[in-house]
Amino acid sequence: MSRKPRLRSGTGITMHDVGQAAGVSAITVSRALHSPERVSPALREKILQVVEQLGYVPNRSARQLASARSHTVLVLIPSLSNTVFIDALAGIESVLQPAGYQMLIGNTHYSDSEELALLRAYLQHSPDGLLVTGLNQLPAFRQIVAQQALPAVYMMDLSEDDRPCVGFSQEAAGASMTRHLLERGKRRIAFLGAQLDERVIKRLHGYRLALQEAGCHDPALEWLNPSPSSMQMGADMLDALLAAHPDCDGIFCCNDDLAIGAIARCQQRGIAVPAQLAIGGFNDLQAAAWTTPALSSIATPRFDIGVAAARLLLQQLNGEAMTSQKLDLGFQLKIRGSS
Amino acid sequence: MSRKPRLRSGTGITMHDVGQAAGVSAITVSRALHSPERVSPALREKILQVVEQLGYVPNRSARQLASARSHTVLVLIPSLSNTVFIDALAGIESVLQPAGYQMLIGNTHYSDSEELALLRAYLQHSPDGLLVTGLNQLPAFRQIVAQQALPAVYMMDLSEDDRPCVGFSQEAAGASMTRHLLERGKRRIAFLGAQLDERVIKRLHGYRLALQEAGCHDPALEWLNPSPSSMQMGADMLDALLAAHPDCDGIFCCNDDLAIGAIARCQQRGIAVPAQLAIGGFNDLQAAAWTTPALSSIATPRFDIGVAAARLLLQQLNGEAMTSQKLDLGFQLKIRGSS
DNA sequence: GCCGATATTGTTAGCGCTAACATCGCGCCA
DNA sequence: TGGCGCGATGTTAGCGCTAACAATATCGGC
Repeated sequence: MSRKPRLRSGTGITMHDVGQAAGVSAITVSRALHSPERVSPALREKILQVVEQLGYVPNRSARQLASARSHTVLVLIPSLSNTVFIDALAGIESVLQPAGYQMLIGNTHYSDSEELALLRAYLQHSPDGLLVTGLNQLPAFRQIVAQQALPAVYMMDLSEDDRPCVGFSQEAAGASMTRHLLERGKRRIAFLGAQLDERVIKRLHGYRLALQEAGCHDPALEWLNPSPSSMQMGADMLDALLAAHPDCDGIFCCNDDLAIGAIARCQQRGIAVPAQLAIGGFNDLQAAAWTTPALSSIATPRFDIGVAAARLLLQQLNGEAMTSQKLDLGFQLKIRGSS
Repeated sequence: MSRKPRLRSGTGITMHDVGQAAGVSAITVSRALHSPERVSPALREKILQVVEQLGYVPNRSARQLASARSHTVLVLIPSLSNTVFIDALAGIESVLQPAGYQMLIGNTHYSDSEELALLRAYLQHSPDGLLVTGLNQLPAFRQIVAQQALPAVYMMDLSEDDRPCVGFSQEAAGASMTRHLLERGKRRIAFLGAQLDERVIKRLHGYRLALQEAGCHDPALEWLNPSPSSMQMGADMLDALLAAHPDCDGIFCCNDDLAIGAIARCQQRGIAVPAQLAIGGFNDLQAAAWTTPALSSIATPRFDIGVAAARLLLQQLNGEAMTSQKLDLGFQLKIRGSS
């Protein structure tokens, strides 16, 4: 029985080694580490000491393989470069970390198919649960989630079916900003949209709704660009919009990036904000408060959404009844100088 | 031999099942999936078809346990909310993903001890390699890395020892911006620093060096605050600085966040930038180009650093000779309206 | 002092996969 | 035609851990 020892990472010290050094069996070490109440206090103490002394590092793969629970949660977000999702991530981390769960972060790059591919790939880690951004996953995605009975919580929006979710009404938020601009006396209000993910589209719906109510909806004022948004794009869209519709007196930008670019361009062109042109953004990023004039925006509870979604997931994982299937965390209209 | 079947996540379909369905042994399935050249084309095709058909998902834990390689890389960054590190992350992802490696992301919150704790925790996943931000890890951290012979690449700075690293000279970059302000005729140049991690301190050293060369270094103009930086802090620090030193004619902010807050406050207070007060930032975030006036900054190759660091690590993992132990990717002074 | 309940520790087997070695069959060359 | 080499596939064993069951030790009550 003389096999070549394999090269392997890790200390090479196993639970068995710890047991021997402490004069007990491996399973007792396992219990001392994971269910301390099942080992006598003196022995537990001794085992922990040996663990420390030998620098023992448990092997998660082996544990996972033997026990079925992975203590791992897969988090899928559309982008790493959008602060919105990073904030949510921070909220999630603040709940999962203390609970002993580790996050696997998947960046879908706003792509349905990549989202599906990531799910497939990360399934190899057999995550115990799933936190997903948005509600519009591909059928194959939903099928896998259903088939594997993967506990999942959906973030950033409110579902109309029975999927557990935490978010706010993107549509209502879009309508809210639009109504605010209407209240400021603006009638020719444009919509600048980029990226055009499901959330942007819902904000657009809210915008339309509010303008239709007020009887001044004009489809020609909807400017949509599926490319990723940027401040440069905001500036460019502003130029194009004003060239085509000089009578435009208000703009609702689907996010703050666009709005910051637009407001800077106004500054450069000497366009009076808000007198001549009122501008509203979305998300209330840090920078929104520091433009000239400061940008009105919709503050969204990203961090809290992350926290609540993670909590909801943990409840499912622990087999507890969920306190609530759907959590509407609302939003807040921040009125500043730009409107 | 009638044991209760265990509850477990995953499809429950194993490599063995796939093998049976395809009329081969499990190991052949394994080879068809991971080293296709060792299986005849026809058979491989058939196996892949069965895999697809059964919806087989390989179990990574089992693979890891049996094979020693985890195909996982641990990435440690100080913060998720700082775009700088997110950009690096994107670069890393763009290399690791296609190479079949998965990233484990650890957020150290700028804390040495948390960094060490994360290393310990993620060691349970037996990562094949390590990508770390900065060079100043705790001794215990270095000891673990050495002891486990963990391949590691350090990012964002240049080491003076033999650790492989990819970055640029923070000190030279700090000096570069300072010299630029000197060239603009400024003599009373302040330094605004927040967070005070190792990189900020090195920029500060560069600033001092440049001012000492020019014979106009005044320690009273160094304003340091260990709290996390923000635009608000930049504005506040500007107020405090000018209250104490009205003769100050230039400011080097250790990052763009501070600079954006400072420049906005100047705008509010009617301070002429750059005539009365020149302002320089660091990192060249997107927003830097959209302040009024636009912010001069040091553009740093974050994405490329991530790419290069990941490549270097892969070379180590594959046992290849590293093309280079130390990679200086430089930086670029972006001169805009604020100076 | 004996019985059973309870607390504590051990034994056995197996999670799903792959390294290492074994085997088989086929083609090629002398 | 025989033997050799090589490519393709199979067999065996075990990675490190834990669920389930087994075996003790301990203790109180009668």
